Amino acid sequence: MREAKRKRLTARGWKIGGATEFLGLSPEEEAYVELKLRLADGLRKRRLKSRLTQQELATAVRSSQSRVAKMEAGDPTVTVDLLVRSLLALGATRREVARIISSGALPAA
Amino acid sequence: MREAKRKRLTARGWKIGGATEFLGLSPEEEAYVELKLRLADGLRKRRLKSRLTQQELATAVRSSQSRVAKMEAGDPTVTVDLLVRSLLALGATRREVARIISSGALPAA
DNA sequence: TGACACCATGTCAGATCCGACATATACTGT
DNA sequence: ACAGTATATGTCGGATCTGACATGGTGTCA
Repeated sequence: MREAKRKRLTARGWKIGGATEFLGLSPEEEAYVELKLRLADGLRKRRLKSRLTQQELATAVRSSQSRVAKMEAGDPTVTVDLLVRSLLALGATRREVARIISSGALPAA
Repeated sequence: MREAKRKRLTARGWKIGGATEFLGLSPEEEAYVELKLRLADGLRKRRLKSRLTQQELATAVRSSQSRVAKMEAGDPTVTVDLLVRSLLALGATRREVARIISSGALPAA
């Protein structure tokens, strides 16, 4: 969208500790970043549970290792779309995706 | 991604009746289309509840009437990303988005 | 130390998506 | 029938995203 730098900072570094506080993010931007980070986290968890490397996951979803790394990092160049598609490709159901999104866990650190 | 035509057919016309059956969609493609249609439906419901026109919603989320129409139709040129951002811009919370995704309602018709 | 496996980060060409516009269709009320 | 309002559909230039590649970093094992 507009500001890439800020989102990069937001996504990385502050995922631990409660997400998005003091950078000037509007409420919906905050919610969007949070949602994305949860998907990112969910993807990594699912991959590790399946004992796959990023390279193997990449092959499975027809992407590349570097993009998988970016997905799991919540990189701003990765969309919710791609995260969702990857989770589904890994066998997650629609409802599992929903659970990942609403999970009350992540920000606690 | 790849096939635009098929998804257009899938998204429209067969949303009533249980979603994606006889077109050759892989399970994850099916799940993706379903998820998208639920978000589309959720967006429309939320707009109508607020008694907004597509034009008004478009202005609110800094888009255009035509794109809002496409969003609500689950058009293949609309990403999950955009649907999610629009819902959040309308004031939906992350959890509401999750509920919309997992809602057991839509396909029954 | 070197070799190896895994993950992170930067870059880029090509693919995809977005907002905007034009236009079409549907439904009112007059 | 006409005007007005709301929604649907097609198209397009420019913006954004994606996969691929190169490269750097870290841990492990001999």
